[in-house]
Amino acid sequence: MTKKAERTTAYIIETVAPIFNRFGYVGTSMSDLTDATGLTKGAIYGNFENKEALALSAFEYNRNHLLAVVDEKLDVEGNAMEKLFSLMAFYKQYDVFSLPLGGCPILNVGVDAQNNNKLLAAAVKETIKEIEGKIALVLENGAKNGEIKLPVPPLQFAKQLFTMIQGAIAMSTMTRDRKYLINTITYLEHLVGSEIRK
Amino acid sequence: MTKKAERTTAYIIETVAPIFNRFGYVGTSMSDLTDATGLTKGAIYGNFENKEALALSAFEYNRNHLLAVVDEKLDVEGNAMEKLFSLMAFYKQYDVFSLPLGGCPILNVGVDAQNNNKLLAAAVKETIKEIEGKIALVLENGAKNGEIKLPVPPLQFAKQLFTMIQGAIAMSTMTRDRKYLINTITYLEHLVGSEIRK
DNA sequence: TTTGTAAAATACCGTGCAGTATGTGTTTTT
DNA sequence: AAAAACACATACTGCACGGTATTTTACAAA
Repeated sequence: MTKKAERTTAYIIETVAPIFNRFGYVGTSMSDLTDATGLTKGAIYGNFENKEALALSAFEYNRNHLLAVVDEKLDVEGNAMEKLFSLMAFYKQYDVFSLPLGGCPILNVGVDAQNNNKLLAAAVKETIKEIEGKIALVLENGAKNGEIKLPVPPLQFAKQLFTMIQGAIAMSTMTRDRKYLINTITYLEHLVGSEIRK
Repeated sequence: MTKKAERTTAYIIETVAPIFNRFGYVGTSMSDLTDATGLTKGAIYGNFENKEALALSAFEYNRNHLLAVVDEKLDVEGNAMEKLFSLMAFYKQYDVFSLPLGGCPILNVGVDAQNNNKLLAAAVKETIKEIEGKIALVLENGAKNGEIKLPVPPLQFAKQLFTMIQGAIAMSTMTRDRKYLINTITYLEHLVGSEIRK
């Protein structure tokens, strides 16, 4: 059986992750977190050094969740093109996925922490790199197997694809209109299909 | 000669606009603003009802600046395609433009205020609509004059174009890498050139 | 130059903040 | 089951926050 503190630590992270993601690092107060968890400050500060360490753990929790799903979508049976479409299908519904997380962790934390918290900003940067790398790997293998033919290097293609997806996320977040996700990513499907020749 | 208070009001807005944009609504304290302006709280609260009203004025100041430049770029001599390329050339250097503003006001305020300030969030939404409308108007006129032929309605094309531009802004902001702007918008130029047939 | 007014400075609320020292109850170990 | 270690609650710092009442200063009209 896991130790008590470990379970409490996990419970705190799960509970506060969407709050930090929604209201941002400075916008979230310790009392918000005690309210949400039903715990006291003594409990929280017993498990985390300070607010910053807790916020970082919360982001990492969201990030791992997101990366796990991206992995899952890119690991579907099929060729590179099918894997890409699987990922795009996921992002078409990204508003549904990210709602319980309190929004897109990359966008929210990436913008919020930019000028408020260097640790968080660096963690976001790293996460972006990881996702781009995962997409690039699929492209690279697909090219190696002769399934697809790319007009530019795999990583560059991955970066531009992810940039456009992230644009759709940003716009649908700011306007609260999911059509940005649907329309833009539908277009990206068409685009990817035509840019990647066999 | 303008009244003293009017000049002070204008001075305050100019000075605090980049601060609010950089650090966000909750991340900016009144003492940050008194430090930056060299004025006291008495002066600021004599000219603005409260922090929220000041933040809103500050966003509107940045927004007007941005909209003025967008207008300027879309009003260049030439046909619709040349106007679009003029706008895209501007966005390729958007990091340089937005640096003195403290970042992209749409992205920063749009994400920051989403869950912290409804007034600001609504103002961002409105600004997005305006820019999309301006782009759509150029497309519509170009189509009417027979200069271009669109695969989708003007507003939808404008929305998708702006979504991708905003994606490039978001990515270059979060990673602090201007290559996202340059590469993505260079690709958009190619894309627009091929999607819009004559 | 005096006088009335407008604008900014000063000094001060009450509150909520992150963080901590200490107490108490609860697990875990022996 | 007792002892030791641990985990959480309580109660309390000191400080910075947004905002305001009041005083002083700067300006403009006479």
